[in-house]
Order: sequence, then structure tokens, then C-alpha cells
Amino acid sequence: MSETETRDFIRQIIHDDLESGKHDSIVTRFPPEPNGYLHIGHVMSICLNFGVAAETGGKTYLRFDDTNPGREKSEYVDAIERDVRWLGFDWDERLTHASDYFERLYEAAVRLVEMGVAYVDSLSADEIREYRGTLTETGKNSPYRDRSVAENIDLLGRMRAGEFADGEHLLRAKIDMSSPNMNLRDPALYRIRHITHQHAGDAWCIYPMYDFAHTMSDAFEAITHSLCTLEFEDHRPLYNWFLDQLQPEHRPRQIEFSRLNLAYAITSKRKLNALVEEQIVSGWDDPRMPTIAGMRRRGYPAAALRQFVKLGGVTKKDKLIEMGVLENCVREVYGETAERRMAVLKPLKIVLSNYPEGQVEMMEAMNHPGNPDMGTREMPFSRELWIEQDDFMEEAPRKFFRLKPGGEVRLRFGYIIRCDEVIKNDAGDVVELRCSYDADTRSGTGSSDRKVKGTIHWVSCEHAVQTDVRLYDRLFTEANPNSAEDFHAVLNPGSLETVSAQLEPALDDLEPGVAVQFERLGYFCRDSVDGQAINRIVTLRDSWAKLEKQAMQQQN
RNA sequence: UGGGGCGUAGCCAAGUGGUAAGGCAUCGGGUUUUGAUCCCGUGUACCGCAGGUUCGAAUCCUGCCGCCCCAGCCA
Repeated sequence: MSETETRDFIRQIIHDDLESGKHDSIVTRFPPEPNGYLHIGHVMSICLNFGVAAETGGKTYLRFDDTNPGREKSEYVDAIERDVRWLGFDWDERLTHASDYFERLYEAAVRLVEMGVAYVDSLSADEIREYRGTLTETGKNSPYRDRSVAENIDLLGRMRAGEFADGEHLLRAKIDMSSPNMNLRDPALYRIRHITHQHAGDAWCIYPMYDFAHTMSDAFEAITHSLCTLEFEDHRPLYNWFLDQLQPEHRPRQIEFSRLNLAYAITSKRKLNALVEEQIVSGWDDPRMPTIAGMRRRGYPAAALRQFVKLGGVTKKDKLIEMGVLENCVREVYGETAERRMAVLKPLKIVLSNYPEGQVEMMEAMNHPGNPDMGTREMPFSRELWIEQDDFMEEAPRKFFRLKPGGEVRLRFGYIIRCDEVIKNDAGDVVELRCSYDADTRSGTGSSDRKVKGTIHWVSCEHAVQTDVRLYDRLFTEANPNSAEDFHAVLNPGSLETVSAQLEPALDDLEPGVAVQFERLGYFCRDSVDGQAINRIVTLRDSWAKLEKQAMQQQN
């Protein structure tokens, strides 16, 4: 961290703890439940937990919080490891599972029972809910609350031994049924689940609850700072209760921060899963998904994601960050690193009537205008070319400086051309343009410095490579689909458009996952899953589109 | 109506008693064979509101308002 940067409140606490000697080194953990793919919200937690440790020479565990086998899968475990690694973080040998601690956790539970602060309840789930009370009414004690220690030990042992059916008994902490904090109204510690665990197999039929397992796992791993999101703030008294009761050797401190919400995106694993299950998207890695896998496939670089969460900061204020911020981070990375190419997304044919038939010239094109070291390539130029439909307007407004009837435009790295004739089909659509080129304006020669207002991109018809290009837009029409009654109602029907594009020859062997800029259009990369189609990662900033939009609004 | 948090410009966010950083967006302008990049410039933020303390408050006190979270044998 540079001297001018200020520390967020968590880094400040950690800095103070190091300075005061409370801790010699920092240990954090990123504890995902393997019940879905990681998304942009997790990116923040990952960067914070791994970042804060790395900055201070500390360590970070990647710990799977796998205490609910009913909805966890090893597919998710694999995806999570892949995603964290791709983001640029390394846990070395510190890959753990809460389930690795099931035996120790059970021992701790037995101790709570022996201490008289945990008991086996035999109420039904419905009864427990009734006994719990509500936000404004206190709960009441379970009739089983005062079972003897001996009886509790016996029952707990038999729960573990598999003598009871799911839901028959429940181990609970004995705290305070009248607490205004619902988490303290005798929270569940262990429930019976006769189900195979994706990591522990069939070793157990009772599984610990989050609060208990998470707190003690933190203690077992000597985590110094247990960083989590705001919704766990009122779990902290319970977290501390476990530590007070069990007095583990290491006492971690839980600190909460606000989660990062991305505008026009959903960050709820349940809803993300619904998008996948209902086949609204092609999978967790659909390029429109705000998952790490989706963004990676889309072509977002890890560095952009890291930069994005860094810009967001760490606070306790609810945040809904604009999509543009993320997109800018992507543009920033690729603006410098991506080679430039030309491709026509929505082709319109032009014929240069005064250009010799059969002639082909090789035009030299820079791979990066700001960095000559990135070299050049050659683009074949011929009589028939594709240009972008949007680059021609029959009745052009004043500020439109692309091609129009009788108007001139430069073909980038090529010649200046003039539009002489517009050819339409029976329906009145423009299907072809007859143009003439100024032979004295070849890029880099003669009077090539003659100025025309506009420059457009092009591809030689004869040499073009036709490929499907997928144009992505936001998945939702509402800035905060998280709070929509039903997210189906705010889905963007135009979130994916596939076009048949014409690419310059040099793009034929574009490797999957390698980002290039299609000049004047945006950043693109070949899809790494199907290896064929090309994904639009993000458009370039487009001030013409902005002008057009403003004009439209003024008309309406 | 119980408890826990949060409220600084459109979106993030510094600032922790001395008179409101920065980024993104916006809006101007310059350069440009990408209307991109780059470079300049651009914002009266009644610091949620109302009182109070103080020579002085976004920062301290009191009251109020708004938003978020909690009643899973989910995490």
C-alpha cells in the first residue's frame, strides 16, 4: 500500500493488531459453501481475505464450509478451486473443509453438553418454530430443555450412532429463549441427516450447523480475523458465545463488511441456480452470468476483477455498483494489452467501381496504435469489401461523419472512398453501395494525409472469414434485480444476440480466450468452451451512440 | 411495535473538532487514419433531518426520519 492510500476499516484494525503486538501475523480464511459457483460478490471477499493476509505476510485458508450435505456437490468444490486460482490467489497447503473437523466439532459439542449449556431437544421442527417466538414476542423454553447431562450425552451418542430418524432430535445450545437476538434463542448445533456427504462420505449422520462449525473451524485454524458480510453481524454474539464457552487456544475475531452488489446483476446463489436450472442461461459459466466462471468465459481478465473490487472499497454501507465501473476496468486492461483487428459485425457490401477487378493489395495495419512494438499485420484489400451497416446512412444527420451518399470516408489503413450509388432491394433496404476510391490516398503514401472526417473499418469480401459472434448485454432490465418480486419479470430478452460476422483473415486462427480489440467495436475473444464462436467481452466507449441516444430523447 | 447495522454529489469513497480528497458517470474543449485511447476543464454535496455543546461540528450530545438484516433442523 502506498503512503497516499488510506486504509479501509478492516485493514486499519489489522494494522493496529499487528502494531500493538496482539498478533504477530495474520491468518484469514475464505469459506465458501460448495453449493454453487462463485460470483462477483465472492470476488470481493476473496480479494479482501487473501489480499489482507498477503499484504502483511500472513496466510489464508481456502476452507469449504461443507456442513449441509443435502445441497453440496464436488462439482462446486472443483469450480471454486479453479476460480480462486484463476483470480490469482494461492492457498498453498491450506485447503481445508469444515468436514475435516467433524470429529473435533463433535467433541466440542459433547463438552458443551457436559458443561450443561447444550441439550438434545425432541420437539418437531414446527414446534421449535412456535416455541421460538417472533421478533417482538419472546420465545419459551422447550420441555426438553432441562434434561440431565447424562441423558443428553446418551441421546447425542445415539444420534451419532444413527439410532434416530431425521428430525427426531436436535442438539441445541442452551442460551436464552427471551433474547431479542433470535440467534441466541437456543440455536441448533447438530441435526440428523441420513445422507452421504460429498467429502466425508457416510461417516456421519449428524451434521453441525453453520454458526457452531464456522466459529470452531476458525478457532482450529487459528484464524485471527474472520471477515464476513453484514448479514452475520447479529451472529457475532453467538460466535463469541462459543468461544467464551469452549475457550479454544486461539480466539478469532469476526468483523463484518457490506457485500458488493453489481447493478443489473443477481448475486444470490439460489437465483443464479434457478437461471441455470430453468435454462434461461446455458450454465453457471454462461458469459452473461456474474459468476467468476461466466466472466472468465466472457473474457474478463482477472486483473480487471481485482481492480474493480479495489475501487469499490471495504465499508459497511450497502452498495450497488454501476456496471460501467466493471466494464471500465476491463477496457483499461485490454486497452493496453489487446491487439487490434478488424471485423464487420453487420455486413454491408460495397463495390469500388474504379478498382481493378481481381487486384489485391496487402495493406499494413498496426496491431496497436499506441505501441509499435506490438508489430503489424497485412490485410488484403480488394474491389469488394464489407463495411458495417451502421457506418452508412442514406439520410445522415449533420454530425454523422461516416459514409453517406456523395460523401467521403477513409477506410482504415486503406484508401479514401466516396459513395456514388445506393442499391436497394425490392423491399427498399440498402443492400449494396457503389463507391469509388481515390488511388492517391493509400494509407502511408502520396496524399494519404488528406483529411476526411471519418474513418471506418472494413474487410475484403473475398478474404473474409465468416464466424458467429455473440453480442451480450445485461441480463436484467432493472438496476437491482435482487430486490425484484420475481426476477423473471425483469429479464432482458435481448441479453444475447448472435450475428454472422465477417472477420479479417488474421482472425482465423484466433486462440480461444485471447482478447483482441475489433477496432471501433469492442473487445472480443473466441469462446473457450465451444472453441468456435466469438464472444463480445465489452464494447468500446461510444460517444456517437450517446449523441444518437440524446437525439432520440429530444425527439420523443 | 424487539434486536443489529447503515445514511458524505447519479454510483463508489476519503475525512474521526478547524472550515468537504479522489475515482467512475455527466457536461464542455484539445489531439487522433479506432466518434477508442490520451490530455485539459467541468459539480454550491443545506455531509439524512432538527435541535444542542463549542470561538469553530460531516466529525461530540439529544431527538427524529429513511434504508438494509434477523423469526432455516440454510450458509
